[in-house]
Amino acid sequence: MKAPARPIRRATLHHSAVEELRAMILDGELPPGVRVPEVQLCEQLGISRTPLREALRVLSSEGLVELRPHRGAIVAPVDPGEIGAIFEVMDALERLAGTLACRNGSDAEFAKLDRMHDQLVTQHEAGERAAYFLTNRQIHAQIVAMARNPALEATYAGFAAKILRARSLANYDTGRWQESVDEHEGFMAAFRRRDAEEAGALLADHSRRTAVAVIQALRQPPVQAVGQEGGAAADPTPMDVE
Amino acid sequence: MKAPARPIRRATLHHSAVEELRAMILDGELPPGVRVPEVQLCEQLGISRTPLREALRVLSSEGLVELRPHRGAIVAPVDPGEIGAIFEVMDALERLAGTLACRNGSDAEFAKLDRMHDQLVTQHEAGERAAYFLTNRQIHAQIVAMARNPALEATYAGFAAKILRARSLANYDTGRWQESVDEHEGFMAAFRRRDAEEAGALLADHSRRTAVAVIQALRQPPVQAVGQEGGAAADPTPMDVE
DNA sequence: GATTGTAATATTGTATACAATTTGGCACGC
DNA sequence: GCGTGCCAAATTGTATACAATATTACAATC
Repeated sequence: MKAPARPIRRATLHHSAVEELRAMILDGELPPGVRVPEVQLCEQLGISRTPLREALRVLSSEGLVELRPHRGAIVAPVDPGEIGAIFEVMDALERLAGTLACRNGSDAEFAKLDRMHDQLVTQHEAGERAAYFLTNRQIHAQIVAMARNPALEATYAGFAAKILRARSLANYDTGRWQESVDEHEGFMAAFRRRDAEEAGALLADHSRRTAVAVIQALRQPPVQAVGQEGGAAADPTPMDVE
Repeated sequence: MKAPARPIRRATLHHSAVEELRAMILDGELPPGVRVPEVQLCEQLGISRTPLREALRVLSSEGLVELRPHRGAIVAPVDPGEIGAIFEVMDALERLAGTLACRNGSDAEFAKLDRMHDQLVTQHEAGERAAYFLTNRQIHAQIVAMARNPALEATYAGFAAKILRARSLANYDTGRWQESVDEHEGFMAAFRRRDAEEAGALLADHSRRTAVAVIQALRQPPVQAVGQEGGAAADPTPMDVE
């Protein structure tokens, strides 16, 4: 008699706090570098300091916040050099995911992947960048899920979160959009052939090219929205594609 | 004026507790599946429940303990299937480490690696398994360090810890020892040629073969040391090599 | 005027007290 | 005899109170 896969798991406060804070950090609501006073967050989340502190410890071990003894916690800054390192690992994870997905994915999953890709292309043609971005993430998540490897899935999620945060800071070169779609076409073709090696290689290459674009965008710091309203940017949100 | 790289960082209790508990888990002092009553650990470590609980949350996010709401924490069990998944990722990390080490390692580091390898061979010939095992870990850590990638280093450490724990439970096939040394000779030759691709490939292969041996050893559960003291095992600690 | 030492304040680190939930046992009924 | 429901004990989850440390402002001195 094995334990049920999903024990009901009513949420505890610190668990909810982790998810809430993580979302706030990834959404940019808590930008990198800002101090995170405990009491202020406590009343904001409506909880006491104890569960909040437990949540901060978890986020620290995930690398999203930095704990400085007796000096308070800050949202972890995004270092371009570190992002480069993260992408180097991400490339390897993408390759592994692609290879394993070919080996372990079901036909139904491959069909679903195809549909998602069609949707991606449609959204690209329609210029719906926000929707495209979401679909793109879902596609990569689907590939990772098809790999049937929980360890990979968890590790991938951690890196994807950090990359997502870095992107949200960068003014992304929209010129890469078309290029990125082409790369998607490429590895999708490999997937349809169930060519594990090729799919992995193309996914890794896709990740590497994304890295170059993101890092380049990071070097040109985003227009400080505060204080200079000159250009009337066509798109208010710093958008990025992969 | 940038902040100093190493602000003194006097230890806090929960930080010390994390390291202490992690060591206890990895050393097998806290075997998988055992419950971890908070109060008992508190008096054992001489701290209060608050920092201990913060430490448990961190270890949970590392995957070394499982938190069951209102039911207490247990040391995470070692599931052979999960170990297989972990090794799949580990293979990719080893490959990446080997490739990057070739590209980024200094000549001094390569020389040091050579010396460590000589020591490894000597210890193998002398049959000093414990010393061999330690040197082996140091070699792999050195390779990862030469990759110059903090993200890889952190991720690698996490996986290595879980693998180490799995090994400590398994009766390892000593027949693999010679084979493992041969594989070390192989990737060392590639390192001496600075052949990044080959070194990475051989390291990944080495990891994969280790995985097979470890998983096979896990299937044959270890002799329960308690209750049967028959064989007077030549080596008290379940030894393993890679 | 600048700098250094000191003290006050604010924030974090830790301990303890209280509330909520689970679990085991026991009695009651079927 | 077996199952169900309830109660009690123990353990975890949370909140609050206290202690320790860092930061800031101010003042005294050079």
